Amino acid sequence: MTTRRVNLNTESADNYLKAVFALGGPEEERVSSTALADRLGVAPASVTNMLQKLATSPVPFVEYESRRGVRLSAAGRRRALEILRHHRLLETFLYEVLGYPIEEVHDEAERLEHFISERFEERIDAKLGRPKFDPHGHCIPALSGKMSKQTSRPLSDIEEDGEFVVDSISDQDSVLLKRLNAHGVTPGARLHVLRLSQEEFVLRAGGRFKPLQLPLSGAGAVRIRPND
Amino acid sequence: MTTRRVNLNTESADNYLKAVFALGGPEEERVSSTALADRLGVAPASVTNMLQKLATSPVPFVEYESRRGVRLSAAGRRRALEILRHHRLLETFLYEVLGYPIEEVHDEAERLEHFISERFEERIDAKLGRPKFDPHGHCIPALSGKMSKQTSRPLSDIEEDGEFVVDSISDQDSVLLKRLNAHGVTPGARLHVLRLSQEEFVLRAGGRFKPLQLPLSGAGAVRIRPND
DNA sequence: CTAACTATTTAGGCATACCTAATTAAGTCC
DNA sequence: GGACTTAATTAGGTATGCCTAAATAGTTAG
Repeated sequence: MTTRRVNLNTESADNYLKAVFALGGPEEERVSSTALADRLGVAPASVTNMLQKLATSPVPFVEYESRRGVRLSAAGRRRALEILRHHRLLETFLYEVLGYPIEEVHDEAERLEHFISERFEERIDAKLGRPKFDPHGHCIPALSGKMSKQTSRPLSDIEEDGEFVVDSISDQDSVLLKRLNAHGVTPGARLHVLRLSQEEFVLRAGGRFKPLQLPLSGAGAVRIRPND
Repeated sequence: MTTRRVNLNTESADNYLKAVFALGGPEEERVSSTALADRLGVAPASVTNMLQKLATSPVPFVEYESRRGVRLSAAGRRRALEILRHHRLLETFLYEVLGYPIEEVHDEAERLEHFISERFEERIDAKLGRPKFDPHGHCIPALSGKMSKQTSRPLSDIEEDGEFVVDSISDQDSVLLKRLNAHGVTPGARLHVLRLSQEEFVLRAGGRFKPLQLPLSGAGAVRIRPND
């Protein structure tokens, strides 16, 4: 009985690999099925199923031990970074070249990232002047797959008031993103941070912007680095 | 027994509608299952199956009588033109903005046309200055779905030698397209046409281009109009 | 140490969009 | 007008990627 050869160059497989990459964090820790199911909006059983395929393909995309979570193999990591590169180049392109509002780039890039060719990738990269960061401040993986380490930390970690520089902003919540943008909270902006309470922050991005009160959940979406 | 509600906003359905539109011609004649199967590269049985779905959906996309062929309904025509608009705007965009070689725009556009949003469509249209023609000389349908009639005729129809202007070139065969391009056979170019024989043509696009000998099949890909 | 809880996997289904093989309808040829 | 031929349809099957429900493993609590 030969195992049937399955095609894993699919949008769906891409999304699983992206999710494992995102949830594994910089340490590439093992990720649980439930966490993946949550993030992908599918049933846990569907996750198990896909992980088994990804793990047993001729070139495995994940290392997977039953009930012990998954992490990416070298091939899986390569693929995840390629898609991430597509995503971030597309976001930059939509923002810079097509004048998209910042809060709309994510969804469009999320769809298109699976379908653009290498030529398309190369052409927009060239057109944009080989950018290193997308409009949310996230680093764009190089073609080689190399990606620089993050030295920033989440705003939600800040205990003491102070001045910081906005490093990056999550693109997951477009409503929040729009609000942050309207208050001048954009990558590179200088930020006065007041920790009102355990649950509440106040941000000020300078004279021309109104201060913004932000709950802890929102503060998790903003990453900052020291002022100088 | 209620008929199951099926979702027909799929890439596959799009492709069937496009094919019916293309094969139906300007007169929107009925198209046979076999012709569709050929063009789409699927088995005739698959065509029958999809046509039945397209015909019986709450808003039908085709008029279909068993064994008598199909044509588009108003809704189907609208959809086909929308996709065609996407396709041709994308081709123009890839060519003008991203500097694609002419023979590569088709395949990329063919993939992306199904996934771009209305915003994307609007932004590239604006960026390009609301173009009326794509780089192959094909007219881009307006947002309203209106499309001007073709007054050109295929080069293969020409019996007598003469001077003509290139109207448009089919984007179906990229190898041919590249060759035509290399010999200066591009939309708007002035063309000396010699009919060597029933099967062979010779084209000359002016001093700086070498003459090109073309078989009847290749001549079918070029549409021309009178010189002045 | 066993009961209970929770995470995960297995088993069995469904929809989409294909396929092949078998059947039926329609058109043509004496 | 019956026999052929060809086009088109029906019937039944496959792979993908999802689902729910049931079973199982691992973990925690008394």
